[in-house]
Amino acid sequence: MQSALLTKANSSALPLFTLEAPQFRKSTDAPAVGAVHSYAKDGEIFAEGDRAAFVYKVLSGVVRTSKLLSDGRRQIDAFHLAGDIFGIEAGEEYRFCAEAVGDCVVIAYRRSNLGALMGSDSQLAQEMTMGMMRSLVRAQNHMLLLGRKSALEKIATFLLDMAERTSGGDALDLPMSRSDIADHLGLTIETVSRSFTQLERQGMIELPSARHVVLSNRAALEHLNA
Amino acid sequence: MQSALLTKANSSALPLFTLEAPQFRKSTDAPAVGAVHSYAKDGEIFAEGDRAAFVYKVLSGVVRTSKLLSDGRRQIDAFHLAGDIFGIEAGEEYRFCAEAVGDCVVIAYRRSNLGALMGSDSQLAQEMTMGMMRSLVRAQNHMLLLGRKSALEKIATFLLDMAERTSGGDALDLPMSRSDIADHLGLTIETVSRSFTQLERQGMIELPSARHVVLSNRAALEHLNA
DNA sequence: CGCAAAATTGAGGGCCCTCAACCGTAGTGG
DNA sequence: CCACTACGGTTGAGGGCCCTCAATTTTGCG
Repeated sequence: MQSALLTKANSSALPLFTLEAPQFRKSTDAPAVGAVHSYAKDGEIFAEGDRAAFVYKVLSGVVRTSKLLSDGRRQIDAFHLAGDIFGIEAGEEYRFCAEAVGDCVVIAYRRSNLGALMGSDSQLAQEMTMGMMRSLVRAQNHMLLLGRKSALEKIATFLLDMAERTSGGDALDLPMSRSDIADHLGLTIETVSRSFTQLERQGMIELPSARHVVLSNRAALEHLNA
Repeated sequence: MQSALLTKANSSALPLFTLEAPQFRKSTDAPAVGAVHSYAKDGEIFAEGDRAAFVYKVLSGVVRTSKLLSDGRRQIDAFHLAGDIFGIEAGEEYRFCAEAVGDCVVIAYRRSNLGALMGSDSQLAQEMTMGMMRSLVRAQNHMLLLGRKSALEKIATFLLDMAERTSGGDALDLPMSRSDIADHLGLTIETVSRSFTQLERQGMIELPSARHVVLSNRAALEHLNA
C-alpha cells in the first residue's frame, strides 16, 4: 500500500507560514506529548480502515480527509488548516483517509496517552472537544451546501469560507487543486472551473492565476451564499 | 467498547455544556433532571436562532432538525428516533430548527444544570458525548451521500439505515413524509417517489402502502449502497 | 526547453428538477 | 350515506443544470 512519507526534510520551498512548530513541542515535550511528522504533497497520513492510534493537529500546510465509494467516487469532508484537529474517532478504525494537500507538518498524539494528557492538560482536553465540535458544525453546514446549493452558490460559499479561515482579507490563495475542490463540493472539476470563470466574468472575483483568487465583490458573493 | 479518549473526556469537566458555571446543587430537584414535553405533528420544539437553553432526548416519536436557506430551500440534517439526543450546541443559539415529525415526546435538560448532572450522573454525561459523536459520524456519512450518490443510491442507503435504526428487520414503516425524505436526501418529492417505484419494479422493495416498505432484496440494496 | 499534470473550454447528453395533472385516503358536514 | 375538500403521493412531459467526453491551453517542474 502507501507508506507514510516521513520526510524529515520539510522539503524546501513553499512559504507556508508557521515556524512555530518548535514552540508547540517545547511546551510539553517531556512526557512524549506528540510526535511531529512531515508529509510531502499527496502523502498519506492514514487510510480508511487503519487502526486509529493517533489524533492529529495540523502545524503547517493543509490536510484533506475523505471517504471513497467502491467505484472510486470521492467525497472530501473537510480541509484542515494549521491549528485544526483531525483524526478523532470513537471506534477502533479511521472512517476516512487523510492526505497532505501540499507539503505539511502535523503533530500526532497517541490516543492511549490522551487520557492522561487530558487529565493533566485541560488545554489539550478542551482543544480536542472543541475540535470535535467544530467538525460537527462544519459538517452540518456542509450538508446544507451539498444538498441544496447550486454550483455557483457552492463555489461562493467555499471561497468566503476559505478566505475567512486563512487571511480573512479579500486576497486568497487556494492550497488545493480543482479536483480537491470538486470532491469537496460535490461537483466535477469542469463545473468548478466553469463556475470560477463565471464568477470572474460577473465581476465577483478576479483570477490572476488559477489558485489565486481576489474577492472583488464580497456583497454579491455573500448574496449567493443565501 | 469505549475509547480512552471518550471516557477520559467525560471524567474531566467537559467545557461543552458549561457556558454557565457548573453547579453544586444536585439535590434540590433530584427527580426533575429534565422536563418532559409533548409535541403534536409538525410542532416546533425550537427554531434556528433561539437561545439554546436545553438539550433534548427523544422519548417517543421522531424529531427532525433542519436548516433553511433564505429562499426556503430546506436541508434536514437528521431524524432523531427514540433515545437520540439533539439540540447540543457549543454557542448561545441553535443553528437548526427542530420539529416533531409525528406526535412525539421529548425530555429537555436545562443546559445550565448539565454540569451538575454530568458530575453526578456519569451515565448522562456519557450519553451526551456519545450523542455528539454519533451526530458527527452520521453527518460525515451523510456528506458522502449528498455529494456523491445518485437518487437510487440515496434511497437505498436511507432505507437500509432506517431499517437498522428501527426494527432491524426487513419490514419498515416510515414515520416521515416524502417531503421530509426529499429534504433529507437532497432530492425533490417527485424524484423520491419515482425512486421508490423504481426500486419496487426492480424487486428490491415492496410498497404495501406509501409509508410501509419491505426490503425484499437486501443484497441488491446493499450493492446500491456502494 | 520539453514534458506531464492541471486547468480551461466546448459540445452533447443524462439525471434530476419543474410544472402539472391525476389518484387515493381521510376528514367534514349536509 | 355521500359529496366535497384537503392533503399526500404518484405519474407524465419537458426543460435545465450539471456531468461526460474530448480538445486545447496553461502551468509547473525537471
